[in-house]
Amino acid sequence: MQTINLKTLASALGLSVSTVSKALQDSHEISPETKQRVWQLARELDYVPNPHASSLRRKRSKIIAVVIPEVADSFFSLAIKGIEAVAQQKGYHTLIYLTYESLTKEQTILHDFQSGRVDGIIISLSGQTTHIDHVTALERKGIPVVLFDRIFEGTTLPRIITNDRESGYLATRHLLQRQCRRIGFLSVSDSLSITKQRQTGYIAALEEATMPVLPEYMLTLPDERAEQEIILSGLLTGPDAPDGLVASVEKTAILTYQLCEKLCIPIPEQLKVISFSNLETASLLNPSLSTITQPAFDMGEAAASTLFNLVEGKNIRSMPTIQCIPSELIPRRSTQQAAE
Amino acid sequence: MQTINLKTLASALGLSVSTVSKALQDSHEISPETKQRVWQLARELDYVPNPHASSLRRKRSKIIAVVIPEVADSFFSLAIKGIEAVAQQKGYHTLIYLTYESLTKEQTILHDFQSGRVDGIIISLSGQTTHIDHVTALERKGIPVVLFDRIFEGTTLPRIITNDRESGYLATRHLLQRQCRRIGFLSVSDSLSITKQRQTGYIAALEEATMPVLPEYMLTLPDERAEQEIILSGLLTGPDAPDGLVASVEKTAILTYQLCEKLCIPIPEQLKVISFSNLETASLLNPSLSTITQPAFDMGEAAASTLFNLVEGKNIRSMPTIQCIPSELIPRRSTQQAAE
DNA sequence: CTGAAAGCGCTAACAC
DNA sequence: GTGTTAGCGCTTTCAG
Repeated sequence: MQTINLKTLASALGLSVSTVSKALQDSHEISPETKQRVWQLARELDYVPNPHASSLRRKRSKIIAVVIPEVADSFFSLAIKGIEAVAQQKGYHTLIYLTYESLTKEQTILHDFQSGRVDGIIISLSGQTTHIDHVTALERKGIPVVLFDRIFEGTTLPRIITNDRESGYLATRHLLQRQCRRIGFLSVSDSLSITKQRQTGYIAALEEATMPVLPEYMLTLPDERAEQEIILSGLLTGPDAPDGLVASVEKTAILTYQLCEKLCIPIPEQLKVISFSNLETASLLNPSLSTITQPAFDMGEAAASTLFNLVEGKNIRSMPTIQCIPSELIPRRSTQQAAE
Repeated sequence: MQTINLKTLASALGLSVSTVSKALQDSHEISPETKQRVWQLARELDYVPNPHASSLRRKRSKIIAVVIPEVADSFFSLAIKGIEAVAQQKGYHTLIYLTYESLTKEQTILHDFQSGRVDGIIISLSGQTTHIDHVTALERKGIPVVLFDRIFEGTTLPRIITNDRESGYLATRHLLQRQCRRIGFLSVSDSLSITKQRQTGYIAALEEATMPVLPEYMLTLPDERAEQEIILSGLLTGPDAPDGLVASVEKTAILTYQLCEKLCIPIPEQLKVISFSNLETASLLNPSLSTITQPAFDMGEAAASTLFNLVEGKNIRSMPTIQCIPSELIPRRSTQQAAE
């Protein structure tokens, strides 16, 4: 079974390859009749153009890359969905890459994109990433990059974020209003933009309430599950254990729930918890989890739309370099006060 | 800034393009000295080969496609992770496509693969898919396809599954042992292989216990959220409301929890629930959810490994055409009996 | 309106 | 060991 290409069509129709190519692209320089003939035969023979040849020639692949630290996380799953929806609708293909929070992996992956493999990149930085030379290198080569969620602060690259600082502030104030007096802050990497922003908001709220900001209440959990447990258990069972926690990442909230169950620390009576999270099951947890729900799908959509505008060279000037889509604070039982 | 390619390297070194090409591939016909020179300059100039050119020429792209109905689901997220892990390690790239349970989308997506865009495909079928002509068409063109989780029964294509029938049986027996006498079965599509298998197991368990198998207890929920609620509420509040439910898909369990809360149906006292699910938060739900936990990551890995063997033409004969990785039943509070 | 020709960057015979 | 050559399948000038 011989593969059918432009040449096959051309000779079958007694036309030249270039005419067929133009006809298939609905070029204005081809007569309506010819176009009809070409289209018909293409359909009959089920012609599917070879994208590698096209990419090579055009220097455009109609492929984008999505680089994220993790996929088994409700935020990133939803974001992918948003990205893929736009991509599919625009006729683009989506390559996906996981960094597992490793800067080295991130660099290796991005380096490959120097090759012209993709037309543009959407990336959420790894927890280890403290500089973005590997990202700007692509920009310098003319390959558009959009940062989303976990961005880099000192750059002019287009960024899609949510109101992290404000949300951190609101979450903390939410706990303060519910009489928490020793509020902790959990994160997984202190170099992450989202961690810094959320923590800044957390600190602002404490200071506004003239509460002390204690370093021992701000925990950055390591990668290792076993170590995480030790460190967080230490905080929760210590002499001055917190009575409130802001979990800046979903998985730290899950860990807290698991440990509280094991350690018999009742939520919300002894410890109130609020988390940045997109868990569909937040309202079904025991107790239901108060969340800062991020607009994950929308952020994915926005990132993709922005990228395609860049790729297709739409008037870039008119596009905001940074787009902020607000999160929503949803109070639930995990931060409820005992009825008086 | 001019893009650097084989020609650049060749002329800079006073070698021919083909020599440089061979050197970079560590061909045995090139002298060690030349290889050294080539590698060194390639590193200095940061040469990155153009994958489109290579794919065109070799008729091999080092890209695979993953086609799934949904990504915001713990099973598929984990499976992707397993697939991507193997792909990255093998030096392959992973395109991702979502069908949103639509057969038409699935067909469109697969049709494009006739082009040679990818070297192989891993697919979990949409809920609407009742024939796989679009899949076998690829096989006939020599493009390897591996089915996983939601497979098609009448085919010899390689398949990665879990023990669905047995798990359905065990889940149902689990409920029977906990004194449920009116056990319902929830699904999202009755043409899905996993639905059929799990339901077969469910029926087998009922028959073994000489219990009636009632069609009104076997619910296939539509796509629309609002309709889902009406139908499931109808069952839960009906005259002969079930006292046990087997949720064959994670999202039906979540819906059940949400409705039970709204309708004030206590779990497990009035209704016991067990679900096929990979929810990380299953143990934290209120009440904690008994699950049939599928080996999602392992299935992803197995699918990818199998595909790469096929792609790389390893002795296909020796590979099992169907691999079954067992699930695990984890009893939790949602199926607990009241203490006597 | 159609066709001839060149070439995207790389690989693989096949010479030398 | 190294170079020459001929494409992979497509797009795009440029002639006619």
